[in-house]
Amino acid sequence: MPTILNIAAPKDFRLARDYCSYGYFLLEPNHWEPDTQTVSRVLNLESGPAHFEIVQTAIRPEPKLRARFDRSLTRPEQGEARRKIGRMLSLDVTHEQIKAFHKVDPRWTRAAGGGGRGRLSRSPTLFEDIVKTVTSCNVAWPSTINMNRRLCDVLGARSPSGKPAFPTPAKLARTRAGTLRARCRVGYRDQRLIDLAKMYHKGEISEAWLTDPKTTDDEAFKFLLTLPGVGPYAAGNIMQLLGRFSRLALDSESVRHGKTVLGLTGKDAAILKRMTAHYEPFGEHKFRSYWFEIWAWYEARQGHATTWEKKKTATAFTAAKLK
DNA sequence: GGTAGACCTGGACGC
DNA sequence: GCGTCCAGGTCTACC
Repeated sequence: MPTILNIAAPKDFRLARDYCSYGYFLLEPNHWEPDTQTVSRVLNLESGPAHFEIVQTAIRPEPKLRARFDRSLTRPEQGEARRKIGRMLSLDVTHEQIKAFHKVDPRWTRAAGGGGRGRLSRSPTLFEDIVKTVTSCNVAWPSTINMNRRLCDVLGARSPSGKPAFPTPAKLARTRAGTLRARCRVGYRDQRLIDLAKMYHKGEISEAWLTDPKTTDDEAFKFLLTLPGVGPYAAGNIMQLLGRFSRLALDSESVRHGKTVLGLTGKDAAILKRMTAHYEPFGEHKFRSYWFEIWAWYEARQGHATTWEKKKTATAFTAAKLK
């Protein structure tokens, strides 16, 4: 009998607002159904992949979520699924932590969905977040969508209902570079992705160490810069996906934001330097402040993120359309 | 330490 | 429809 998990969430959690909060929610194998407000995807679990759909069943007195799987999960798998869904939805981020952010930046206290903005969605595993970040570097958004779709289609194991998972580190580690390039269209990233997968598979990338409060932000950032395919932008982005928001992830989109929203002028390098100074007052929350400004700008042009359809964003979020 | 050029893909543009 | 140009972040070689 298919497993159903009931999952408690922090009291300010709203599935639609908090899941549709970062671009990766539009990348395979993630899926958001605007009409039914349902999150779905395949999880890699101990005995193999399982597809699930998750909805919010209650807001008060306490938010509740219900996840329905396409197969029966063992008891250990149920724990694993809870952990991975918790990571995806940032359920470990408490109401108190969100309030601390709003104290520094009150603009997001009353965002759509009630309770205010603060959580950013991410992947069930750090490995998937790193790969998604590397596939977002040096390409336009449609290419990132395609690379992730092909990685799942070509290398992802299938759930009982036939849907593909994200490739596991083990699978990606033993894939040939030529296959990645020809069938997944990852270009020159082929060997870098394989090297990342090997490192992760061997335990050389430790999420426990990277998220340990005893590890400083500087130490974590410095380590991330040593990873293949990871430079200053990618490292900054992976930092926020680890729950460390004290760094910005500056790229060409940041320059666009600096010009169009903050009204900065001058050469790109100068704009980025001024942006770094601009967000400094937000301290350990600066990525959140920066990101929600960008997200609000997207929503002002494209409608609320909860209404976005995956296919349409491939054409709506090209550089030309965002000018 | 700073910088130029290569890397690869796909959208935009001109014909 | 086809060919060409260009944007995008990281890496390496070089000064």
